[in-house]
Amino acid sequence: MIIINVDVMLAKRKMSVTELTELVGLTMANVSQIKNGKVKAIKLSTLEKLCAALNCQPGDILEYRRQ
Amino acid sequence: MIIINVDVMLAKRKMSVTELTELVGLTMANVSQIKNGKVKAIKLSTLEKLCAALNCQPGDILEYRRQ
DNA sequence: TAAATATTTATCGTAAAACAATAAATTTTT
DNA sequence: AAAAATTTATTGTTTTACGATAAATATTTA
Repeated sequence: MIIINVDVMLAKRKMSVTELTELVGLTMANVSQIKNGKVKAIKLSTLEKLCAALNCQPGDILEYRRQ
Repeated sequence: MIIINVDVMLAKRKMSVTELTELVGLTMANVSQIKNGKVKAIKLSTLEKLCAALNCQPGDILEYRRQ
């Protein structure tokens, strides 16, 4: 399974969902769903915005775990 | 921008596109497009299959580069 | 270098899913 | 308890993956 670790990065950056939302320019509902792994796909443009806002790499946000 | 490094992983694993296609169970046309960065989004289920087939992490496949 | 094989590109159609807008529910903070 | 933040839910629109297929191109092999 693929795990989304946006929450981990938010904690590291001491950033709120509201703040992240402003930076990426999506609706808060949307950001919340991504953060909580409620999406089945992700646009690369969105991943790019997340990486830019959180100053990190896709690998910091996405994780693969067997089983 | 987000760069897709499936080609790098294929080289590391000495694996062909045909072989990868069989492992992930998508059409070859599709795998080829992903490999060559011709997609604008990716399903997490597909990313998962790629990671499993290439025995790697999302971070090995996806890379964020500024500008 | 000709043939075979592998890969890429293109087109069309369908299904999946992001995302916006909005509102309500829930949780957290003050 | 009130305010603020976050999550969840609903509906509609738009985007895009992905399949099927075929053609074009590139690569490998005999």
